[in-house]
Amino acid sequence: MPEVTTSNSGVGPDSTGVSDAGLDGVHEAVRHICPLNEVLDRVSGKWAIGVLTLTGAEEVVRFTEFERGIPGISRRMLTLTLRNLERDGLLTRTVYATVPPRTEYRLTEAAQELAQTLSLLTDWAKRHQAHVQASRVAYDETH
Amino acid sequence: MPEVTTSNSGVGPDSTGVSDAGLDGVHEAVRHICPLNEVLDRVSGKWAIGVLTLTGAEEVVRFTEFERGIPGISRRMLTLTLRNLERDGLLTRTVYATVPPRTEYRLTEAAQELAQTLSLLTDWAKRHQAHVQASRVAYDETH
DNA sequence: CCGAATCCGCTCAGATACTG
DNA sequence: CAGTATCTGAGCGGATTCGG
Repeated sequence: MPEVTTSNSGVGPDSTGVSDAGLDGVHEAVRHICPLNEVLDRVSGKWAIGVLTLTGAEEVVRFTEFERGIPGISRRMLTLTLRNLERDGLLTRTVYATVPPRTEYRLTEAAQELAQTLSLLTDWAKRHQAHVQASRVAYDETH
Repeated sequence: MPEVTTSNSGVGPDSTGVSDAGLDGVHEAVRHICPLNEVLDRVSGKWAIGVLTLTGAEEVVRFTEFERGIPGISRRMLTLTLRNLERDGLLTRTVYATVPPRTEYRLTEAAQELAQTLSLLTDWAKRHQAHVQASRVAYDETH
């Protein structure tokens, strides 16, 4: 299991004594981002969201269906993504020892909730897509 | 501007003729993930969420406050993250030509909405943290 | 105080080839 | 059909140094 090691967040508790006191509000706020990073660590990586979204829409998905449904993904990346999601308890993998073999993936309950939350992010993206686009153009012109 | 180029999503329209027909449902579902990837592309990168969360809690934040508030971040990465967020129209940067200099960052309206949505993800993470943790341990033991 | 510039290691992710 | 294995380039991100 050499790759896609889900990176060790970094914003973890490896703090550097922020005990100057007086910024308790700040410290309190930062503590909230730790679990968030855990989420994004496992949702990041260019393909995980595609897998989650696709599975959320199809209920049960086979390996080949992912390959066709997610344009541009390689066999390797699909496998890696699938394994990580399975490892994190977001996807269940069922192998049928038939000929030819058949493997089915489906979301766990936890992942179904996640998928719904992710859809809210999609909504945000759709609403502000133009704004972001315009901001970039403007920024790139002036810098 | 050589780094943190916000990566070109990859799940873009560079499709490979998925015109087999019959899987319109799938194709329809995948089209929804494109904007989502745009969001995550700019929110990913290990530090962006920390910046957004911190700024959301503090209203207005100075450069040095970020450094102290986000344990482990380097000057370089902070600057890069800040610039990207500014470029995407999520952060405003106000420089006061005083001595010593003073720079203030605050969220745009769009970013404030995003921050709220991200907090929902945090909630999810908190609720399922234990489950994910347990799943990993179990997975690592059997593989 | 707020950065910019350079050097460099590490991981991610693509291409390719092989297996049960 | 559903993977695994190996090689490789590209870019992220850390440490350090210099400037306004």
